[in-house]
Amino acid sequence: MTRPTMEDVAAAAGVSRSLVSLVFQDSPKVSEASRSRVLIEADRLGYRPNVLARQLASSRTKTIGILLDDLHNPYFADVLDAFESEAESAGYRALLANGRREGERESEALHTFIDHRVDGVILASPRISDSVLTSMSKIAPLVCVERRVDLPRIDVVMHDERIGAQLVVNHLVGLGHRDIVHIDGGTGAGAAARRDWFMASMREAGLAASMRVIGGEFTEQAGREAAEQLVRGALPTAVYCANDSVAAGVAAVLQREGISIPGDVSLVGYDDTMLAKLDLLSLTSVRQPLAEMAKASVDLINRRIEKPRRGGEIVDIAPTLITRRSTAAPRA
Amino acid sequence: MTRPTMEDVAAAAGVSRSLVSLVFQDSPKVSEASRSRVLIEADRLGYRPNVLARQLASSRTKTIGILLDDLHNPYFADVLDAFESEAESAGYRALLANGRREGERESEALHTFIDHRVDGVILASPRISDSVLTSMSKIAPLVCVERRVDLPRIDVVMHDERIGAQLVVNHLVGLGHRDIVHIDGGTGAGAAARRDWFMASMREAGLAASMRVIGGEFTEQAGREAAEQLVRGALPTAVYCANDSVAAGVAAVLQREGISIPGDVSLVGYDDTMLAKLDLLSLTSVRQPLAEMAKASVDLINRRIEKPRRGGEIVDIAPTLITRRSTAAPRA
DNA sequence: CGATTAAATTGGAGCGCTCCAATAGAATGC
DNA sequence: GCATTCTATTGGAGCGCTCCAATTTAATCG
Repeated sequence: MTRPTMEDVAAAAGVSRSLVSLVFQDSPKVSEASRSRVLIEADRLGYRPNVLARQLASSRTKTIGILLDDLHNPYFADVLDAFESEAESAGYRALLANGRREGERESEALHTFIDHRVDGVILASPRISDSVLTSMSKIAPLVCVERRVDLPRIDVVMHDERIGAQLVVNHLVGLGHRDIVHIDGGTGAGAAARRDWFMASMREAGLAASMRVIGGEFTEQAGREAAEQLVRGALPTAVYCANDSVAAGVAAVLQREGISIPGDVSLVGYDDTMLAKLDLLSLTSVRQPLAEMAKASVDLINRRIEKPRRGGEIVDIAPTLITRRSTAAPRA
Repeated sequence: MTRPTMEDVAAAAGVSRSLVSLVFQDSPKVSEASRSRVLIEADRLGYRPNVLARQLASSRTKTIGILLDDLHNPYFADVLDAFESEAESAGYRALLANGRREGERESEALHTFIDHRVDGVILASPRISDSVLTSMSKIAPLVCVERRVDLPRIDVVMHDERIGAQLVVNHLVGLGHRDIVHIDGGTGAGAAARRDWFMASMREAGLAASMRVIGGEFTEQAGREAAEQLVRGALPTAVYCANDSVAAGVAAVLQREGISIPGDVSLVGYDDTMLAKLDLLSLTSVRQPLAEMAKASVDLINRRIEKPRRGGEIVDIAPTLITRRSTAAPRA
């Protein structure tokens, strides 16, 4: 399993190692003749450049690390898609890591990235402590996605929670709903903003009196528990959930109780994950503009590579509402 | 952003670079005094070994590549969990890649791994062509999971489809079902085996006459289409789906038609993904023994590193059935 | 206490590449 | 036709580490 090196290719093509190197860097100052000769020999020998050696010698690795909080959450699969393809089209390779919802593991994964000398790291909804973030930001460009940190050299990309809340409230109010409950994400990342903007939007719509918030978490389980509470008390005409998993939990309980969606209760989720698209649920949900968020993130990394001491920036991007069968006019 | 090297640590601790190297390799032949002095200085300087350089110099990278077919399928999140933690406990770092259900992308990702000189690659349900597989197997140890390839130096880890089918059929027959339909996975990986063993198990149970198979695919959409067909014709008492996504599609249609699960029809899925666990679905499903499959895979890689020219092995591991609320005795 | 062995430490070569200064060769100008 | 400017190519140093043989130091023994 020993593999050919540049030296071997050079020998086969009758040129120097340096020339082979230039060919593989797509240098313009190589004659057509040499280039094709080198490429042919490389192909014949099955040569592929050793990325390790290349990176060691050149210091830029052209690799971005993408750290995801939880690959079990279908939302992160969408996040990954968007960010991976953006990184690729910007000429980077993407390395992935799975934080498994623990700050500790995340910080380990971040170290792995740093050890591999990635050119930058994108952290999706990270739970890492600010202190780790700060110290790492001195070593490599860091972009936090969907977590608003306020640290000197770290850039942040968010979707606009305010617009998300307005879209949901306006949609429901437009359908005629007044009695709307929000099941929140508890202490999870972004939960507070989602809740606060819901309340602000309700107030704006003149519904301050009839708005309700139930404490929850970003899980299906939490959705079920909140729903149990709702069916035992005064049933609202619409439920707006902190994310799609919560909505799935609510739907399960409502179905069991024979309460129809959207006949009796309209249901709204957040993130527009695979769950929302399930025909069984067909859930109206807020979609984050992941493609644009990805573009912004990669862009911020590029700019920080250029200018490492630039202050931290915050980019906000507007989400959209995807309406499906789970919302309709309130029951008579 | 320039970082300290071994040389810097050595200078600070007043020893040679080689000694520092030994310390970071946990070599037993370093005195306690030197070891702690080096570690203290390294810490003070914020030194972390450059993995690139280390790997280049030592040829073994202690890294395994894990190639997943489709991160949108929740099954692969489970696969990832199992394999990642197994790799880690065997002393490997795990690098991930996302094939996005295209053989072309997969083969690119495989190349990326190879370029990074991983010690081995685990391919989960890969779609890569045999020829790419063969040529790559000459460069690095490859293990295919859930795809039965018959190539000279490639090992295969499967779960035992035969047992899976028997578990399902025995469970349903035990509940009293005779009229059982299988919605298959069409041309998807493993679909044929799943179908064939279903038929064999039915025959074994003496139900050859009443068994039915509907052609499908491994998607929710396919499940819906198959279900439409079922509700328009003779409704069976139990439906056994090629995977959980298909079952979700079936459930959506049955619910819309007012057909109760499990009151009117029992439903069984495969893979025991997050979908099966959703309370809304609470689906009886076959769980693959991912932890053991992971262990076997890493083991095969280790053994092939030792003995590269060994013949390809096939390991089969028994699955289990997780029963939930979607199955019950047939309707009267 | 000098010789022998074991333990701890070191310098140097080399992993496969990039990058730069230097050179060779071809083309241009006057 | 010779200096001048490009263009194409090359050798060598060096990226940060590991590994090995060689050396130094400490421990053991007759």
